[in-house]
Amino acid sequence: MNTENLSTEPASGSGASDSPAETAAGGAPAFSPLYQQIKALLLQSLQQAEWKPGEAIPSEMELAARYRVSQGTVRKAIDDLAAGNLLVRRQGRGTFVATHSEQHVQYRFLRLVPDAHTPQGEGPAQRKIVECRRLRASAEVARALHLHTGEMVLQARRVLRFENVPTILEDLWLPGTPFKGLTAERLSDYHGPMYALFESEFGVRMVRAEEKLRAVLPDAAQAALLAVDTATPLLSVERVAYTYNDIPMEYRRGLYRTDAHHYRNHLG
Amino acid sequence: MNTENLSTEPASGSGASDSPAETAAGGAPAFSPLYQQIKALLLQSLQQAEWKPGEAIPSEMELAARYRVSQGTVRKAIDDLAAGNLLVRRQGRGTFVATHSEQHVQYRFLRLVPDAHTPQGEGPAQRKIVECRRLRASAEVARALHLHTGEMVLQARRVLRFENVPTILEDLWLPGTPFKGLTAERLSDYHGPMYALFESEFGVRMVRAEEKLRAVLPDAAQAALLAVDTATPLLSVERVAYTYNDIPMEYRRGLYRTDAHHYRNHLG
DNA sequence: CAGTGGTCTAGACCACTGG
DNA sequence: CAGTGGTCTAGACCACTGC
Repeated sequence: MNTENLSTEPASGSGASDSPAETAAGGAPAFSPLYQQIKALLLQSLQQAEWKPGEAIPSEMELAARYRVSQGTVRKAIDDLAAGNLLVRRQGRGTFVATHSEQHVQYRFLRLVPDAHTPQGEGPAQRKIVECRRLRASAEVARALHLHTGEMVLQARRVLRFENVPTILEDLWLPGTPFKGLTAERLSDYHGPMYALFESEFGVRMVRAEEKLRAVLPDAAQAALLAVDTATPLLSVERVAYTYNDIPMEYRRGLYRTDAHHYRNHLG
Repeated sequence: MNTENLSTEPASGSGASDSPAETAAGGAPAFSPLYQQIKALLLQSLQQAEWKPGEAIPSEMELAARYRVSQGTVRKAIDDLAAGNLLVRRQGRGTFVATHSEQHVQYRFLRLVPDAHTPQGEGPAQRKIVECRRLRASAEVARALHLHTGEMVLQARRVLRFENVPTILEDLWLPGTPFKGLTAERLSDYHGPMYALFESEFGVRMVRAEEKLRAVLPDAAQAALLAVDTATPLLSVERVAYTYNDIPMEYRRGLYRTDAHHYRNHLG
């Protein structure tokens, strides 16, 4: 095959020679398979919103032609992205950009489930924004979001009720710049997952998240919002959510009541 | 190619016709790709300990010859199993049966990590078996282990200390039959992950697990063993661990102190 | 029926490991 | 250097979807 031009730009006079993809330093050769390069190009297109969440990307044959590689190579690149939940393959229909809306699983990142799995699961959550304002990032928030202390962030607090029982209290912080224009009303009025709103209104797609769990006791205000006393142990869930390229876009601190729900996790 | 004999048994007079792999009922055709069948055969060999944990399985070419398929098909089957952490591929060396011993990550299923990631992580845990006896399964334990109430199970309780601080209190139940001969001494004397002991001594390899997390308060006995008071919130981790073919082989209830550690989880 | 992803093959070549 | 897994290709055919 050819190790030539794979960038979106016209070929930069190849002909020269040398093995593919050297690191800048005189270090190891750092061999990079073709399909990884294709994967990076696809990632770039996703990031630049060439294809938007929910839309179909070009067929494997088209992509193979565009990048001048075989279908199998494109296929492997797409397999990788599909494994990471960035793309969704649907036989006979095409390959689609994953989205937080229109997914029959409402909350993709929420692991809290009712203890006794009621027949049809559980009714939808009732959400209520308790607070929403712009302020300057504390050191802790700045660290989580890779900002500088004092940069503008948007903070919101909300309560989620299941079967009319307040179950989750969440404080969340968003970087001010990408979420310019987000208001309490917009958050309150939107029906559907919050991440779907971020996707459609701000072009910010959450791809993965890291959570840190602890058992804690609530302070008086938190206890009141969850209708428990301050001696009730709660599950503290600290989350940083990332977009493409590991850029943090949300810091969230949740308090979960676990008297009728539990956090489900799978170890593989 | 041929859709003939792939079982370990001689071919059952083929010749007839019809599309491959019908469900017993007159339902859907239930098409099963070749690589899935190969995967099932490999799984069977793993289950029957034809290749033991840590050992290499035959090369892709050998397996392709054995099953009369192309290398690519074997490859895809192995890819699947490697994705599920049942096999480990090592370029240039071979493909190995995954194991809980000799893995530089000591506890593969333990998600508790120190808050401030100390430079070299953390020293090894000190383990102490507090209790170990055989008894009849309660309804709860029986349900978790797919046994009948009253069947013999082995119960153990242990405390794990990190940097000499008691941090984890675990109660665990094992089905009596597969773990015949397991004693408190054996558990106490063994150095290394408990699942490695199960593997080498009883041929029971834990493949995956489901956990349910809650925030709880300890009773007096639990609090004493963890050196906290009964008002200290603790993370309750209920785990069922499975061998091949989704057979439950361990039920475990852990209480984690989260004052200096947290449970780390990744959402993808 | 055309178009998409999914499977399977055969063969070439590359990168890595160990003796 | 031989053997292993890893990449890449080209082509055939299959299963599924929608029109």
